[in-house]
Amino acid sequence: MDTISKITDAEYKVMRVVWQLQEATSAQIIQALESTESWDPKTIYTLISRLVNKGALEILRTQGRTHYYGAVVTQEDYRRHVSSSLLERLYGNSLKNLVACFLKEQSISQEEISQLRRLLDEEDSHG
Amino acid sequence: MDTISKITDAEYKVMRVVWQLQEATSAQIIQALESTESWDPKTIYTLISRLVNKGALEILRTQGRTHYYGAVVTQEDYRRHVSSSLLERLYGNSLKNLVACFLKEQSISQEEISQLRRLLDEEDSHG
DNA sequence: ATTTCTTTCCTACAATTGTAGTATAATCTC
DNA sequence: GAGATTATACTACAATTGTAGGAAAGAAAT
Repeated sequence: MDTISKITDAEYKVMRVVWQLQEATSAQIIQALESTESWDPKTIYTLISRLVNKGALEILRTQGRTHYYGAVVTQEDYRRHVSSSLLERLYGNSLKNLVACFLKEQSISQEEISQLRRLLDEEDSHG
Repeated sequence: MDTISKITDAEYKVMRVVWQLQEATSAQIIQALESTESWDPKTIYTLISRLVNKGALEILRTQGRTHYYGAVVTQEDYRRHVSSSLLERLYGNSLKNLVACFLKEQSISQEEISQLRRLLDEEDSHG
């Protein structure tokens, strides 16, 4: 619940790796982040450890001295939580207002607009 | 530019008041926040002062010892910035994915869906 | 004019966050 | 099995953030 709102930006990048791999050792996480972040492995150990303390990750099992970590918080839950609070904070809970904001600034392609319409049409017909 | 990403949660609440009032003295800001936040006036002075330092607010003029503050960053810019970075971070820049997420969890009313469709129809026809 | 109130400016301080160093102890290499 | 490596646990430390206290100086009240 409140675990989610306590995941910081840096920690989120670790979570993303675990979500993708389903379960991961710190070595795997370090390797996965190598290309995108220039973090010292020690930094990543710290982030993992904080995530375990916060209850966002858990140790699934241990082989020798190596832990296998798994996500407690799902990516869906995380997205939902973060998106909802943005919607509330900035748009008075109106998804329409958010979409309108993107439309107005033309940062969205015609293609994307069509896709969105199709999505809503579907939802409307058998939602 | 980067001013925006440095506005914190607490500071945002101050910005909202200034956006609404167009220009405001600290006394007005304090009064406006009285009902929703239980902040010591000193705290609000600090937030205002930090916002001025960050370049998010400016002193428009001074009457006696009282400053009149105005927003440098517009609410539109702020919304756009925050929304865009969420979209990028969580949804690979796909607005469709974000909307899909809200639809899936049913946190959005039928009414809202219809409004959204109308919005997109308009955009499609003469956008 | 003296006291009081208020607005600023500056300082403070604990918690969180990004970023890592140390110590320890378990494994792998030879 | 002794040394090199490495995963973990614990500690560190500066910057940011939430939250406010104190000093100074102008304005308002009497």
